[in-house]
Amino acid sequence: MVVRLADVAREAGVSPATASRVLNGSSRSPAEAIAEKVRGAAERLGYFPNAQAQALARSSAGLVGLIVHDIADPYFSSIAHGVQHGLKGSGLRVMLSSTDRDGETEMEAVRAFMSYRTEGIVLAGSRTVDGDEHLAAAVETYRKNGGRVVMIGQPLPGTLGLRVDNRGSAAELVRQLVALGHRRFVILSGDMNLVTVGDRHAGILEGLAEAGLEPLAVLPGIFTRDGGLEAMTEYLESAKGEVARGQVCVLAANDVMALGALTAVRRAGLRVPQDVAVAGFDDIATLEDMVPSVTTVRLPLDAMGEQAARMLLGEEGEEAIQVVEGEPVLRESTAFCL
Amino acid sequence: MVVRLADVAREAGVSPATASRVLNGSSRSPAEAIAEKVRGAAERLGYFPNAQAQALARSSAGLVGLIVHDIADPYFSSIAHGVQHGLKGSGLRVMLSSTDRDGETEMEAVRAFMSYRTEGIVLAGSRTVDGDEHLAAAVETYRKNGGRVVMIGQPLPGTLGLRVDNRGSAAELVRQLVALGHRRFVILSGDMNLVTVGDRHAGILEGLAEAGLEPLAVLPGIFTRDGGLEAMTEYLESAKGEVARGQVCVLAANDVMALGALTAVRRAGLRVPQDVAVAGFDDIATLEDMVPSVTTVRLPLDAMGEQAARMLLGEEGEEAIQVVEGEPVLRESTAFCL
DNA sequence: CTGAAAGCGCTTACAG
DNA sequence: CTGAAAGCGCTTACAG
Repeated sequence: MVVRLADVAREAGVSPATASRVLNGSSRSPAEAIAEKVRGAAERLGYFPNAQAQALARSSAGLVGLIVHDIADPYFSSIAHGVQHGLKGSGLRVMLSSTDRDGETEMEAVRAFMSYRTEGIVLAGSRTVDGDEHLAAAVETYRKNGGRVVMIGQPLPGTLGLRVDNRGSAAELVRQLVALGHRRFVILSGDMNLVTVGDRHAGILEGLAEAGLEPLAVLPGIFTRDGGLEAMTEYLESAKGEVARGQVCVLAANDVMALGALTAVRRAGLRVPQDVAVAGFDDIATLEDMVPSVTTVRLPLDAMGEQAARMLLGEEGEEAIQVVEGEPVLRESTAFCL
Repeated sequence: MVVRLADVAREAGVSPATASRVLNGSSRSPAEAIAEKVRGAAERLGYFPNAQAQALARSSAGLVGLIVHDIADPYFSSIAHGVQHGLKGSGLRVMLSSTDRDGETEMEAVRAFMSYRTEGIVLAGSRTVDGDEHLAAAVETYRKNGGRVVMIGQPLPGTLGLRVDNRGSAAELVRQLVALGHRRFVILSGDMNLVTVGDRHAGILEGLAEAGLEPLAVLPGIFTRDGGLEAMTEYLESAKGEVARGQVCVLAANDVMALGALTAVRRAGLRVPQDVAVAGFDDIATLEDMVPSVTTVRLPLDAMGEQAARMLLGEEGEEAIQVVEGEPVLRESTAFCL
């Protein structure tokens, strides 16, 4: 029912080998007269090469895998956009897996990408403090079978990737906020099992320590908008006195948590930034349209995705790991108010 | 170098056929004793089935294609998340193409998905008024070759899909705003070549006409945040008198344009909603954290993606086309002020 | 229940 | 330059 190369060859009166060379081969191209006949036949019959058969014959599938924690999260969708863009023109197609932060699903994705003989995998999203041995093993197997792995966040040993300097960037953010006059900080942490969260946390503490400060409170939370909302709501309930004593500056583990926190502050009838200042991390797209605009640490997410793609293609020189520095962007949400 | 089924069979002392039946086959399972040996051998050797070879032999690749205009746009990333979720457990993997709204890239994606023998394609994003013949032809070819096509937005004839009632929903939004007291509307349109934009526009006009109203102005623009920002900035420049005369209500073609418009209004030193009220369309995630919160028409994006996936799997009954009604959500940004 | 063999649709040395 | 043939790694009727 589907048109095969053999059909095209017969229609054009040539061998399958010749048809293959005209249509999909690269180097030795047959005589133009014949080539024309083949192309005509392919066109007439509506021929589409079977990529699976090609992959099998060439032992190369023309596929790359992309694994993200949550494609609906602007952090990851920006990276995905960059990856897609960086792959443009390479002839490679992307297989996507959005894992909802489930380790088992992530492993399944690696296994599937292994089965599909993808040329490489871009793996975006924080590693966990404890449970990565299985992933590391799967990645290792994948690499041994010739696949390239590019990780965004914290590259595992032996892989290529972009290491985000979460700790240093967080410390720098704190330095700038301290320079502004802030002294009373509250840390709104995400799941401390995520390395990213731990690093940002450590950086904040480091920045505070440099100024001889300690946080007023450390709020655990989930790494989502709702997580930020809940943790902040709870804090504002239980620490009314603290907040009444003067402006507090909340440092959220990422932007979506910061957005949740902002809403919590407002629902509590408090003002941003006069009563509670808020800063996030990542610089997701909608942040600049917020009122007040929200302080954050800018990560060039789209460019990071694009660079990851280039690393996968082997276009990035010899550096196996590149470090990405976040850039603090101070906006209205952390204006210092006496 | 890579372990093949034949290697596993030899190691286990059985035929490849038997190994295949144990590892990947479904119905006739060999004796447990043998099965165990095969599984053990596979484990020891680190066997991963070659999905391409399986696809070729089974003539079924276990793949579905997902085409979106821009994966970084929250509208599409939410849909993508839903699709991914809806496919969970089906054993199908998704190939992603984010086309940046380029018709040629979209076509390429359809062709590639045809070559990869995907079982079906989910195609999200507005059709254009004129230039869809090529896409329609490609989709038709794909369908003739046995592929299922599910479209989100405006399904093409013969395809499955979700038709968003942009016109009806926009009209309903206007009715509710008129009921609130608004009379002075400005339409912030996107690219009128997009069917979605045209439909929303028509719905707005319809709603206005019912109240005997006409828009003060119709602003063309690009279907992005920056498009909204620019168009609105320009309008506020050129129509100072109009705005000074009393509250104006801006109806944007989608939420990201509305966000851009909001920022333009503020940069012009005007207040939302007192001077300029703003409404969007879609209800993307960050909208509810805005201050003031932003009026919009809610589309259940995640659920739509999930439903599209189910339609692709054939789990959705006989309705080829389902209509999605948007639900107006009135929030602070369109409070009526005398 | 198990295996030998053909076949899935291409590509690519190898001859001619 | 062109073609016959083997091979890519599986699956699956068909025999036994």
